[in-house]
Amino acid sequence: MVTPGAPPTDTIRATAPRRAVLRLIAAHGDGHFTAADLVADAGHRGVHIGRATIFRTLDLLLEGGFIERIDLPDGEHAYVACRPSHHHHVVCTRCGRSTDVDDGDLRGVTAAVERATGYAIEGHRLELYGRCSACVGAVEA
Amino acid sequence: MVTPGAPPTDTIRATAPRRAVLRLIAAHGDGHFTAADLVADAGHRGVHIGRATIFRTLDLLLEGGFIERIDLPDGEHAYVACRPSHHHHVVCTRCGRSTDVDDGDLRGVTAAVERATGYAIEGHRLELYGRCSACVGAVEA
DNA sequence: TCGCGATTGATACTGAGTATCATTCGCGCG
DNA sequence: CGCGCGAATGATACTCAGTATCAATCGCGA
Repeated sequence: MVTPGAPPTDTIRATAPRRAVLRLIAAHGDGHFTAADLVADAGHRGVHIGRATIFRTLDLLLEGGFIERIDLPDGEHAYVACRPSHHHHVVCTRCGRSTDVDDGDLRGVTAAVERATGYAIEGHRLELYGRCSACVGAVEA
Repeated sequence: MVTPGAPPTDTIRATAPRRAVLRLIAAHGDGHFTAADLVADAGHRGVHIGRATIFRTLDLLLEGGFIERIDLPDGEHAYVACRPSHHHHVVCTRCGRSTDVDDGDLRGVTAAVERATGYAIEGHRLELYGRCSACVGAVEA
């Protein structure tokens, strides 16, 4: 899952392409986006960035915790910009906006599961889907 | 995400290839498997089934709730046989075994999130990763 | 300013999943 | 029990995400 091109990276440079990717990501605000979205965005804006570079930058940001990969209900892989600490996402099924939320009571849930199954839970992934406050009353197109 | 070949399906037939796929899935026991795994299994067993048929059968079972798609930590898509009701999975990071668990206190977590974010939660996806009772003490190879 | 090593992007490739379509098969009906 | 029709199959081709390669380029510290 690691895009090559920067094996035993020692220093990380601030390059123009990387800044461009950051800008593209910022343009998505709270919404989620896929690698393909960024490639398309770059095209539409006339910004010339190689596909590989976009993937590499994404990996870099992922590693640094500046973005996180989320799995949409249909199995698609998307990303959202977020703070670099453990948390989860609520993503709006209508507008795509996503908001960070923290573990909350999840600890209790995993504890119950450990007790019930005998597994030693080491990690988890929680994705919540729903309508954000702005889309709650909206009727589908 | 819907594999074609059976558009406005009226009746579902019990065919030999489908039974073969079921058998392949059963062979995985509690473990998870990918579509590619099944294709490979079929090959190894000398069972001749078309790739497309495997994907189609998988979709069918998915639709019927007999298997469920799970997302491994690395983003891979896998499937596990399971009962057709709402629940989640704990998957062992060592042996791949997976066990069904129910929502438990998750309801409380989502309620808290709704209160905190203003989202109307409609669905969720929860994947738990850890060591199953048999693998808890094991040292990695 | 110089040089080294990180970074880039063009290109090619892999592997998952989907589309197409002529052929075959399951199965309910007469 | 044999027919016929529509479901199902599988070979093939294709799309699309993500990865590998590598020569050329650029950032940045000395």
